[in-house]
Amino acid sequence: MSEKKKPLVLVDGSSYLYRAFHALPPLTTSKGEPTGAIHGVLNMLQKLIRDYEPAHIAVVFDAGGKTFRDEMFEEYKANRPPMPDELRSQIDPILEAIRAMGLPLLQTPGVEADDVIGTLARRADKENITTIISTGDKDMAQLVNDNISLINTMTGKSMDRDGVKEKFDVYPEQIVDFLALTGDSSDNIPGVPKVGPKTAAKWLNQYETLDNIIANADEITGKVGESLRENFAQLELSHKLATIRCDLELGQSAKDLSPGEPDIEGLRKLYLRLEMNSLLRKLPEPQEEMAASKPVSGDYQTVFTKKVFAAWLKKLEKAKLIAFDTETDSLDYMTAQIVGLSFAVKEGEAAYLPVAHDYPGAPEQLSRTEVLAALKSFLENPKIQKVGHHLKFDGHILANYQIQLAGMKFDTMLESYVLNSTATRHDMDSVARRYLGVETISFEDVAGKGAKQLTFNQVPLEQAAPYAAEDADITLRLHKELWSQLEKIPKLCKLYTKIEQPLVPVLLRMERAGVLLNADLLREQSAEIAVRLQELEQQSHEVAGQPFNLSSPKQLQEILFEKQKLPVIRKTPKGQPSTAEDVLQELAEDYELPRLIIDYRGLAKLKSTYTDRLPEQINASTGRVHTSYHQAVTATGRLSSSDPNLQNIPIRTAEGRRIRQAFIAPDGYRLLAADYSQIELRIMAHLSGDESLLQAFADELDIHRATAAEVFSVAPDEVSDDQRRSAKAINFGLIYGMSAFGLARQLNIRRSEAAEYVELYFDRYPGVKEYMDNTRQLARDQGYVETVFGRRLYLPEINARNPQRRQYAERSAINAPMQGTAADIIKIAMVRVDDWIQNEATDLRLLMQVHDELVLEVPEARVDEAGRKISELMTGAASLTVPLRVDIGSGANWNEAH
DNA sequence: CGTCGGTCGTAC
DNA sequence: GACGTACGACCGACGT
Repeated sequence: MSEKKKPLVLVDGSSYLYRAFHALPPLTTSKGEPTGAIHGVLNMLQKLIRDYEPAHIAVVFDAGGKTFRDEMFEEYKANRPPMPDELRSQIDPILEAIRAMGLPLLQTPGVEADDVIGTLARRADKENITTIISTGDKDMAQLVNDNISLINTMTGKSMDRDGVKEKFDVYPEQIVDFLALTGDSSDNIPGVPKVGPKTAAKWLNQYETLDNIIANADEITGKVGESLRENFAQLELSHKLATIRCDLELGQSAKDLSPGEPDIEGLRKLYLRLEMNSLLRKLPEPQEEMAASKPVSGDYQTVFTKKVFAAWLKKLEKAKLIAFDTETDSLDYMTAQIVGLSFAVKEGEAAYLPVAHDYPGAPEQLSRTEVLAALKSFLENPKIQKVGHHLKFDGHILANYQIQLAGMKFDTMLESYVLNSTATRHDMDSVARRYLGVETISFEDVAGKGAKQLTFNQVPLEQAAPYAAEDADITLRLHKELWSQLEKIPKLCKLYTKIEQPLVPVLLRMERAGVLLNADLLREQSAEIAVRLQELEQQSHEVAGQPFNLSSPKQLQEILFEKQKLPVIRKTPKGQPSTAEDVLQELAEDYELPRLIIDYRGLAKLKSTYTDRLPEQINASTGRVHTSYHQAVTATGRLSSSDPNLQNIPIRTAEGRRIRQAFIAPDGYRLLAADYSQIELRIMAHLSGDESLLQAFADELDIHRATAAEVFSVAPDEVSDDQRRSAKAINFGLIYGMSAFGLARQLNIRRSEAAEYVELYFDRYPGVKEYMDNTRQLARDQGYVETVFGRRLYLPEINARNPQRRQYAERSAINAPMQGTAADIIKIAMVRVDDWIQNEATDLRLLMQVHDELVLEVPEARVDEAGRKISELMTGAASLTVPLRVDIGSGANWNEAH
């Protein structure tokens, strides 16, 4: 929309005030302050601004007090009951919010909001500015013309000239006459008794104007005719009262009514006070970097002597809850060494215990061995409750010194994550800034960055000690704040206590266990791939007629689309011709080079990411690879894995599966893979309650086949491979909140055809359709969606004006409950399986989690027994309205286990 | 020489 | 542009 076309929007605030008050349920704050009308008016305003993006806007309210109409007619609005107190009390907050939103607010004494709006609209009309009047009041129809239209924001209906005719059966310029005839009981405008809208319209269509009707009143027969002739006197007054004045002497014109900058902090305070959480969430987050924050202050001690250490040890043993943190010389949890430990037992009071700072002039410190020996029983005591930030890391570090950290009761990183998984970062500095408004000392502040970054043992104690002690202190303070917030949301509290926190030691054990790799096999594969890559490169250069870098999308674009003039199938978001796989696939039908590039890319990826890299990541002392599982990264509740990422090891192609052959079990063991079958679709069935879908799972049908049979109306055993493939794409698409376009692209069919499939699907599974619609609406209303276990995903952009952002949020709203519930379930399963292993099967080990799959190392002799038990533990992790199913496989390597 | 955005590709 | 969630390799522009 060009700037010129952006309209002037005039809002009849008084009209909405009443309508919102009467239409909405009597909402109140927890203290009982009524807020229904406030909600209504503010939501309506936001919608209006979103929909019309007005260049100019004014919100107009009656000023209160007598108006010229009262002077004219004593009885004006005399029928109207006085304003209820519950409404009156809501006016000031509304006005305050409108001002804080930066919207021009007009209240002119002596006239009504209608007259102000009429005057402004007519002035804009003269300048040929399009005006939209937002009102629920039908009187305003008299203002409509080619430039002026009405919108009822509560019902969403808009009305132009034709709309007025349709609704009243008269044109806008006849509306005043119409109102004069019919009267208005709410304003107590008399009108002509016995004349209603039908009669008024009939006469106006016959005689055009009221004057003409009066002039020809003799022609009108019957009782109504009599009534008309008796009320000529009334009519003049009624006409005047119904006329909106458009000639006020106002200071403003359209051009003066530009929205200003909103006062975000003012709005935040207001919304907070009124407990308007959905509006609160729509406010932009305060810029973390800009947050006016203060440095931390506290009483921190550095411990150098046995005597002081002994005193602290006593303090620790007495305390109810201890915050602690370890400082190390590396982030590689398997090899990192302890440099120091810090503790806090009450806010503002913390100690740093350096044990291995090593730089010229470093003071003498207590011995690491002695300190750890003294702390061992305390750290291993499960009854002594500890809080930390990312305790899994500290657990690893202590495990490097044969200390099994216990009593990991609270983790502020996970508390922050459970409270709001969409906050991008959950590192301590960010969380402290967000929840405490304090600026902590960052690692870079003390250790520097880039090439000259020191390891922590090289950091002088003058800087290291305050940094380290502050970490423990802040952890304690953060926990207090985060926990009080969690306690307000019982479901999240339970999610934290029953799922996330118990998972920490499970992940710790999995990471420490690591996975055995056949490095020789991977190196052989690398060498083999290298040869084939060279061949492909040479062939490509020949076909292209010149050498170029096959790994450079930029050079590829030049060669393919400029030199070779191949057709551009699709463009990247930045407008460049795309060289993505499916594009090349299409080009490969007619040309040779794209095929070579596809093959090259596939092999190059396998080599660089997997066959080259994995052997390098084997830990020298254990001979295994130890991934990191991240518990506070994804928006939906899934885990992620890195260094190396074991959750994206290839499986789809034969070439890729060879890499899985390198994931092996040690002698006497087998790898056992247990994966949930169709877990997300089962969850969709559960959440939607769709009967056909529930039945299909209850009958243990092949779900894609069953879907195909429904959608294509054929018997299940007559479903073709192609139909099953389509159904599978639809099923996956549904989970991802797909559009017909996406499905069309996936299946390489016309969009119209894809749309037909989707429509057919929703016909057959109406419960699913209903669930999707309800979920989107719920997200809009409450600003978040949740999983079966109450995990929340906030979607601040669900009401965004930008359609791309909004649609993205809508797709997340669809996807998150399914993906997130699946994540919850497998986490519960992991805790159950680990519990069983710790208590009854200590010769088994959980090694990997790949979203719907667990991989374990199991003694050869116990594979079958273990498979049955694990299946039972996994299927019993949740009870949904559909059964969960687990497929078990085992073998000498991961590929065989599938 | 390091950082960072863009693009691509792997998994579920 | 258009199907959700991740991690990571590579290129190439940009800043030191």
